[in-house]
Amino acid sequence: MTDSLDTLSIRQMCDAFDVTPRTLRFYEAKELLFPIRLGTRRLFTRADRARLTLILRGKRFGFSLEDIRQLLAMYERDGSNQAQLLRTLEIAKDRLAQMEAQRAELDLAIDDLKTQLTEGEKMIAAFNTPPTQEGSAQ
Amino acid sequence: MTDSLDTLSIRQMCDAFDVTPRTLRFYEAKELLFPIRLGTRRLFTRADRARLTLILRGKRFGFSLEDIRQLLAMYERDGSNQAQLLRTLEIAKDRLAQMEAQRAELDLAIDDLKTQLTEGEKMIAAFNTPPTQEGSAQ
DNA sequence: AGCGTGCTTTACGTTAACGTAAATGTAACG
DNA sequence: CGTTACATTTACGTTAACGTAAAGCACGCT
Repeated sequence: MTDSLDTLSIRQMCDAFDVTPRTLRFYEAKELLFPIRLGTRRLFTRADRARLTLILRGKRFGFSLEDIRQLLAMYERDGSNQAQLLRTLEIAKDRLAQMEAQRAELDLAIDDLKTQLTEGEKMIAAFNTPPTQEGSAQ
Repeated sequence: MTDSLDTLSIRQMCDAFDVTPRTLRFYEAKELLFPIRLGTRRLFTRADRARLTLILRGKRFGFSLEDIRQLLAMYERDGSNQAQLLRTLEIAKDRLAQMEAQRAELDLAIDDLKTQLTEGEKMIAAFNTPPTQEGSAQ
């Protein structure tokens, strides 16, 4: 029988989510995950998997682990509280604004760098003009 | 007469470039700037100002100070060497590719976050439907 | 002489998210 | 019972770019 009540060992978790054991232990120490302890071993439940999914998603959005911890904690306390949901939406909107600002600055920097590159290639082209004759066609 | 042969004190530099004295000393320690030493005081020359401009520009492009130091060093050694210029262009192109990749991932994350936000607002809307009657129009 | 201002050096502190090494434990296999 | 495989805890190390505190010159003014 599947005596594993739908739990995963640390290695299975690592393979499933492409993270290291150190990362999972770190997240537990930071109170982001709460695996069951079987003796000294960790057993990661479905809830842990759900949390880890949210954690990794949050990281993509640029939230710090501490931010994520607080957001998760809010929902652990009362996932059905509408006020909390609204608060979360606000936080997410703020983060979105930051990401879009970052995108805008990145776009500017990219354009600037492209300009610089063009300048540089002009320099090269100038030096590369072979002094065979005068003008240069072909 | 302007006995300052076109040099700036550390404070004047800070005001001109909006950086702290610590930053300028740090850049000197890292061999990014080479101010003249008048006794123990620093005098920043036109060349230093040019370098600092490049440093700050490089930072916008996401280069590390060490990257910048190497690029500057290349030009200090031989600014007219075409091979060096080509090498620099390669580095810049690589960096541009990285920035564009970063932009792409950022765009994806932004879209995802927007989707999440929409989901969240749906939740709110669902809860907010006042149970006055049955359906709800307007 | 005393004071204020601006500059200096030295050197430890900060932050995030793990990496990595060392020593130990334990369960199952043969 | 010895080995192997996987797990655990503890705790110091890493990286970048400065911040910040402490303590002390050096100059000019009064």
